[in-house]
Amino acid sequence: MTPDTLTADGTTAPVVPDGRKVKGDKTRRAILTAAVNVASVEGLEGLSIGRLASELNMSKSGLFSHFGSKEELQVSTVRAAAAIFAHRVIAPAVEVHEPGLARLCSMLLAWQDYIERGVFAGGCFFAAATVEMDGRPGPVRDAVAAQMTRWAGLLTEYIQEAIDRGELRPETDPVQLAFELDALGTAVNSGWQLHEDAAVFERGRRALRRRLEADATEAGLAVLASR
Amino acid sequence: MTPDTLTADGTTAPVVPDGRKVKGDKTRRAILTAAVNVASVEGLEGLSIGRLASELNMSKSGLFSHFGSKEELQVSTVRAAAAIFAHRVIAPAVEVHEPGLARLCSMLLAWQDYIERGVFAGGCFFAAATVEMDGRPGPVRDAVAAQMTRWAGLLTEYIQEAIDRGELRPETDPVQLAFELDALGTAVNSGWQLHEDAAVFERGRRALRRRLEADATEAGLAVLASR
DNA sequence: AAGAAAAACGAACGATCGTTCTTGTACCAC
DNA sequence: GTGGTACAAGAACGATCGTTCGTTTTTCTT
Repeated sequence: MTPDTLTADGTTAPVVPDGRKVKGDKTRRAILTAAVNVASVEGLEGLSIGRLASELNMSKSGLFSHFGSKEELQVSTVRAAAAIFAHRVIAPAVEVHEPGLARLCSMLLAWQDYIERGVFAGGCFFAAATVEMDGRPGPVRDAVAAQMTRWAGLLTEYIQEAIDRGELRPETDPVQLAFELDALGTAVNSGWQLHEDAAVFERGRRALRRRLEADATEAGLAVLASR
Repeated sequence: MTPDTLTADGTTAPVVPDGRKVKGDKTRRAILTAAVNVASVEGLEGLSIGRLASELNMSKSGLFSHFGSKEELQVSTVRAAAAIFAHRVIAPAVEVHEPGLARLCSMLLAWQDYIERGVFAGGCFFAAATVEMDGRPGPVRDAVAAQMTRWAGLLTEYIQEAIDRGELRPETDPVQLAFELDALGTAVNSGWQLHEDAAVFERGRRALRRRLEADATEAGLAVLASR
């Protein structure tokens, strides 16, 4: 889609057609990595250019010139966070497991792992960004909403694949199930951030498993049992 | 507990021992009502004293003197929101239904109703406040966390009552079920705020019902069927 | 090595933030 | 009526916000 490649830290690095790196991009990625972390704690609105600059030992104007406006910085931060999420949660499940219930289940557990391991300082970036931006119109909100739609679509797609493979019952409503699975994951993030009680992860895993079992066929139960 | 009485709009009005109203309290309540609405959209941190003052056609310093600090305004706002929530969601369920599954179910539906009817401009105040404040220490976070703990405790308590009455299966884990029910309600709020798709309410109701049915006894199923 | 292009800097802008202090105003007891 | 008391207004503070501008430093090309 875009001519971006995924780098090790999950941020994107634009490349020109012949493959040479665009110069100055290293700084930009360093900024966005820090921005995602700050925003996961302080929020996308609480992310201030001056604070971010001093944290990176650079000047406010130097940082600013990479984006041209705060709004552009925020949108870029959302995209960087999405790349990290894709790298840490989606990619492992896709690489290791074939389509179906195994892939779906693996991705959901990877999501919890990424919350538990504290990939972002303030917990799941999108859980925070969604609630923060959902009330105010503008490009930043649209960027967040687009990512959340993508995520819900991905869940729905994987569920549909599991149905097609006969691992979930054919009368399963994919959108409904995706809604509930997302709800549980988000609640795990909130519970962990608010109470720092690690028991929430076990609760989350139990809830996910029971919810999937409720719609699983015998073939699906076998897949779940093997995990 | 506190010498406060619940007023019509859900905010609290302090009374002195002989019952006379403390003067100037009307202004304070008007401020907090507006503050809760602004904070539900802009967040507790985005709530600015100057903006709030101009919205109420009063001076910044005049408003400020009611609280003495922004932090105190934020904590008071959290308490005011809790009172409104109690008035709109908890009280109706307690008044109409006796303890047990009926009360629990009624409260969960009242919660969805309060989200759907837009009691706060930015959706459920606590869903927003929780995610916003969960990362930063201080009295405001503590106030929010205390309310969320109260809410989780209330859900757990009502579930336990339903177990004791034989409406939910005795092996039901109240904390686990409370976690899942709260997850679904919160997801309804997010879905509504982000996509403005009213279908999320039907999804939420279906998910709540199916989750309760999964742990219900025959007596419990009868209660659920009658609703 | 020289010149062009890009990146970073430092200073300053108007605006708004939370907060303080002083002044004016309404009300209530005496 | 008069004095006291709580409430509200107004001006101003230092700090920080996003942003602009002109200059300097770095980097790449040739």
